[in-house]
Amino acid sequence: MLDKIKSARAGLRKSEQKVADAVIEDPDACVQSSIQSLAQRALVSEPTVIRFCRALGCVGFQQFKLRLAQDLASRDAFFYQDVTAEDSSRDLAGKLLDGAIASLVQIRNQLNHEALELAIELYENCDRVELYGSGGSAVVAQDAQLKFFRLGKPAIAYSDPHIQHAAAALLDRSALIIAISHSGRSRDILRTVEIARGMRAKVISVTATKSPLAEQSDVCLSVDILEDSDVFSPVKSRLGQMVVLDILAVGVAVRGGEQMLEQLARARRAIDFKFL
Amino acid sequence: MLDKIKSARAGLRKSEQKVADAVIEDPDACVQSSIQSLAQRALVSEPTVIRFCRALGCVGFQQFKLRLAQDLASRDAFFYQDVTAEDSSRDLAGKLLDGAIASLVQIRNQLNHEALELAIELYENCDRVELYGSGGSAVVAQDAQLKFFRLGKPAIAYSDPHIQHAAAALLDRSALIIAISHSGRSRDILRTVEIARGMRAKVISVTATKSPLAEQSDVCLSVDILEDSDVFSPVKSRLGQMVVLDILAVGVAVRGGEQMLEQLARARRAIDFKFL
DNA sequence: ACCGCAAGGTAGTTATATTACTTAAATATG
DNA sequence: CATATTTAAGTAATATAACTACCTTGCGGT
Repeated sequence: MLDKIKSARAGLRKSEQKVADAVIEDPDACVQSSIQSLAQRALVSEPTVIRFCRALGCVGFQQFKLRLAQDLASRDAFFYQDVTAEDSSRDLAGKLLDGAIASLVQIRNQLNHEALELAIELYENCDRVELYGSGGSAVVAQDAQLKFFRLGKPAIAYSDPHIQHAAAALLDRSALIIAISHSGRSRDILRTVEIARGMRAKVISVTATKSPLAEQSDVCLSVDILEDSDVFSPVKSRLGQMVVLDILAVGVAVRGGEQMLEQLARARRAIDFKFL
Repeated sequence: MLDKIKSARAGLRKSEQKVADAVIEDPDACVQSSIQSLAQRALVSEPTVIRFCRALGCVGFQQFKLRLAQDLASRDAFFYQDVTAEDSSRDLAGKLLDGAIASLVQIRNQLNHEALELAIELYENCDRVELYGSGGSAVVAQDAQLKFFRLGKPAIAYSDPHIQHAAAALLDRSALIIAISHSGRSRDILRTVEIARGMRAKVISVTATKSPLAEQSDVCLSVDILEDSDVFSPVKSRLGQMVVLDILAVGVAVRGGEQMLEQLARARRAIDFKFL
């Protein structure tokens, strides 16, 4: 809804734009106020507010307020809370799940679509894929390998840094590597990427924005999750990384058109019965 | 809010309970209707509706409606949609993320807290943990191993079914196994669990409710995610499994009290700089 | 300069929420 | 057991908010 207002703004009349600005400036206040106070704040008349609502496809001010309220609610429904020693297992489950959900919501709001497009193109122009991740990120790399190797090009994941170095030294310009790291500051992964780039391989990173790793890659799919408070390893960024890689893989598959999707679905069914 | 109404219902007066029932019966209709229509539907007078709102801590009907609307919005903000070949990469990312988020929300709403308590107890009473998962679930098992081996007892994950069989045959009553499977119907995992139970080991399963695997385990942490439409492997249930296992591990840690949490946090920081 | 049309405001109407008051019911008390 | 007292719930009145119809202003075209 808020996005809708922003994109519709240009097509509105002058006074209605004032209303739009007032709403955008403080949407929370807006849902609680009446037509009058909103009109005052926007320095327009009340009917103008109504016309503004109609322009956005609502029958009236009430409906507009309702929709906006729902929009705001879904924006920050799941907020992160620290786990404490006093928590019951019930509290704890709720907090951890809310935190995980919040992190995915954050990714949804921040995902760089241009980068995604570029990443898809890099895959399409490569001959083979290698996935590098260590520690917790090794799990993500392995998961992604399962997806990518079904897309028709060889895909392999390495978790040992030394093997990563060796593998990177054997790459060429037709290779694509996907480097996964939470912080984007691990020495090992940076060295690996350096070697790979030396061999003219393309690099997609799945890591934190503006980290050294992000800087050194052709495309960075950002996963910026604060994990100060995670008791263990950064589960949340791992979830985010997995989903982002899933999006990349599905994005590639969708470029292949309906028949590729169909083929993949069949492959999946075949595996399902046997393995899971 | 809806839960609040349900729990507050008993403490309300008779006619206010009628209102509560009307709201619970059709909350969606409620947010769109006026005081009048709601009063009619509940067969009470309009002031009674207001008194009901006040009893719930709202200043008036409007605020009540707003809060209810926001509650409903956050309930099903992220609904699942099929990916089609016509989707842009932007559409696709949104759909996949919404689906992933929706699946976590579902887990939050359905998580069995008694089972979680029992699972924590099983861990506390065991001497060592083995994690079994094949295919996609191998990734989850490996991820969970990283968490559990920091809790002070040996933890190991096996992904090869034959090795799982062999390992299970070497267990005893002090061992705990965590069996991970999307469907809970894989022959291999069922056979492994059968062997393990024969050796009197305890079994926690992370799988679909009422599946054969769930039936054969001491405790089942349910992860019921429909994945008919996932193009690839079941990412969503994998996310769910990972989060559920994280909850279990953190639950165990929290039982260890403040100092255990502190110790784990320190361990995490030490690893962070080196590995991620 | 005049006409026409669109934008935006004024004033009035209707609907809606809220208050004050009254009646009915239930419980306590002599 | 009848009467007082408190509480619950409805009626009627009022204030307020939302919406409609209409009117004025300003702009672009002939």
